[in-house]
Amino acid sequence: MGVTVKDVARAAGVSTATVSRALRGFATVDPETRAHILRTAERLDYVGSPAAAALSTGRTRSIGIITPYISRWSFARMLSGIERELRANELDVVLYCLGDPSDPHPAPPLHRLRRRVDGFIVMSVAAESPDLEELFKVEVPVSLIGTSAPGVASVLIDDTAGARTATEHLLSLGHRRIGLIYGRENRDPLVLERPRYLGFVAALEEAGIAPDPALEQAGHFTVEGGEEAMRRLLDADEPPTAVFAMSDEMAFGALRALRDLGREPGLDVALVGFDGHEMADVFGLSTVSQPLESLGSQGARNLVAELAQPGRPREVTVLPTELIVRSSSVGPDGATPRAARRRHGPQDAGR
Amino acid sequence: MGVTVKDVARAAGVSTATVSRALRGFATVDPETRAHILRTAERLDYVGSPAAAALSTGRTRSIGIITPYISRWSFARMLSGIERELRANELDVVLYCLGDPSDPHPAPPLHRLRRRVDGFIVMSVAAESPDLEELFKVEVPVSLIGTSAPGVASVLIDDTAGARTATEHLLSLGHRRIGLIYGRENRDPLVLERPRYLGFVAALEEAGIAPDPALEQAGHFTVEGGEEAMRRLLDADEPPTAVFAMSDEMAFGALRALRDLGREPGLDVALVGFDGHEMADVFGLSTVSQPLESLGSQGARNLVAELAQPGRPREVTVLPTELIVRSSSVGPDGATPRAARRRHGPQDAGR
DNA sequence: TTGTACGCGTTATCAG
DNA sequence: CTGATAACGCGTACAA
Repeated sequence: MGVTVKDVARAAGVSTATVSRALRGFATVDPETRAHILRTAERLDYVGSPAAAALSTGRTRSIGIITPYISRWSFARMLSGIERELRANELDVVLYCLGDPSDPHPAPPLHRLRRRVDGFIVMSVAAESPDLEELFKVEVPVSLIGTSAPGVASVLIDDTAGARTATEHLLSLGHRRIGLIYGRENRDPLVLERPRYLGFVAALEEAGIAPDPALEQAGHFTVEGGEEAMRRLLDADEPPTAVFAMSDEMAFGALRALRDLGREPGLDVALVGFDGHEMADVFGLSTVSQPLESLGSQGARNLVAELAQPGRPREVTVLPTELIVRSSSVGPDGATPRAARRRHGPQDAGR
Repeated sequence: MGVTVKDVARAAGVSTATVSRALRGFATVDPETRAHILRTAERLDYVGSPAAAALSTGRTRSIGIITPYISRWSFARMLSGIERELRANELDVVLYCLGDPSDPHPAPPLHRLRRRVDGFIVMSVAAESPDLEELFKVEVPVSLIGTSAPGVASVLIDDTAGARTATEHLLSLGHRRIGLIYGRENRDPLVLERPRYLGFVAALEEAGIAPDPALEQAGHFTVEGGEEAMRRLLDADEPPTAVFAMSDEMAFGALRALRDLGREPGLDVALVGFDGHEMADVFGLSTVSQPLESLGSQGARNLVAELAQPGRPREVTVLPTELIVRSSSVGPDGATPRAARRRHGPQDAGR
């Protein structure tokens, strides 16, 4: 179909072995010969066949990305970071989208994919998930983002600490009835839900407040879901005076519910989201911001390192989150200045 | 490294050729032998090598996606639609992100990629772009989304009609000074900018209004950019009473500028965006909505069809847009009901 | 219906 | 430093 090493070898008057060596920059090739071969290859417009190379070496120079979502804001941002980093390392990106973990879906054909890629980057999928069952059976480089598992490289944020900080912020404003908008019904929650829930509860209990199931509503990580959750919360006999939403997208929906009901965010009901969505500022939404691109690129770097040096010690990196206080929690004229920020990094993650 | 056809053949007591035929469901295999082979393969946990198959057949069963962005909302949505459709056809997705066309960047190594995939889906990149130069030199199946080129399958919306409809809507509300927030400086604009601009100007001129360069500001397709553009517009000697923004993300920024300046959207300044962003409703933003997932999946289907039947007539599909009127253009108590909608599909695209 | 044997384009080994 | 040659794992004429 195309021009092959053989053609280049013939045209350059050398063997295919030498062509291969020259093209891959081996030091054991006479500089003059190499130059000649390079020119010949260029002239013939030679392009190597990745399939043949893969068959011969066993390496594909591409990486599989396993993710539950592509278009959710936070996932798209992480994907972007991953793609940039892998491309910089001349690795191709093979995308595999699982779909919502709570929805019924066929298990991903990881055995098939496994032969297509040199390693996997897995985003926010619990290591114990049946989706990944096959993955850990085989010997294959894996880098985790947003989760961790024993003996596997991973990069994540301290979800528990982030949620705790958000809740403590609401408590410090004097709120005692604090509602929660979480994601999915409990069946098979996204991996980030549990730690965020634990942080929320821990902050409450430290303040001597018992968690109240009536104040917890599912928002399905969508704008609409968040809106409905907020309506249900406000419909209660004793509605909360403050709400923590596990994602900014749900918090946006909650804001809409507040607006439609004529309540002023930060005055009538305080609200804090999670993610650091680029539009949170537009809404004046307080949020726990996380470094999404960095999560992606660091996760990619972990895999690249593992590929270069298999069996090296696996790193677990915890990236810092940051509470950004805006008018949705302190009101337009809140005593806390708009720019008030409290950092929450790995250094005090254990608090 | 792994178990191969040879192993299966030996274990099943047949030849590798028969194994290959059985595994791929050829009719010319005795049902009993096939069942036996399938069981043996299952038992040995056999997985075919895509590299070997690709080398042998010349087909890779994967598709390259060329896109300027991953995490911009509209692109992420289209990507999602593409991925779902390709996966349903058992094609793998290889993602290649170009980066902003206006920023300096190296040309994509399409010659290299070309051997990795069976075809390309190109999103919102002008066919004349130097980035694609190599692509059209080679004989390779291509499906375009958001652009079109002679003799190439493509799916897009009528950007001109969409922009015209938005502008006509503002004109019909009585506005005469209408501002524009476009994307990038003119050097190497995104492919969608030109037709949207033409639609904007056409509507103005039909109403007897000459376009005023002072009323056109770049917003770089970001929230921040949109905010700054709106500030510049309002700083003018004769500020516009209405503004059309080429993307919802820029419109959100514009809304923030209005809020910060104490102007009421829809009352003081009317605003219409473009995309149908999921958060437009939260903001009460009027917008020209486009079916992003459908653009993606239809683009994927076009490529699949081309792969199945090379040289078949290439389709150009124009999907409808829809003007959704909200309070940002008619005010909170606008005469136009909130749900007012006007469709703008292929049928009246020429209007 | 099944088996034999060759080709796909590289890389790696080993001898020169 | 270079060349011949054997893998790599699968698909497929062709023969049986």
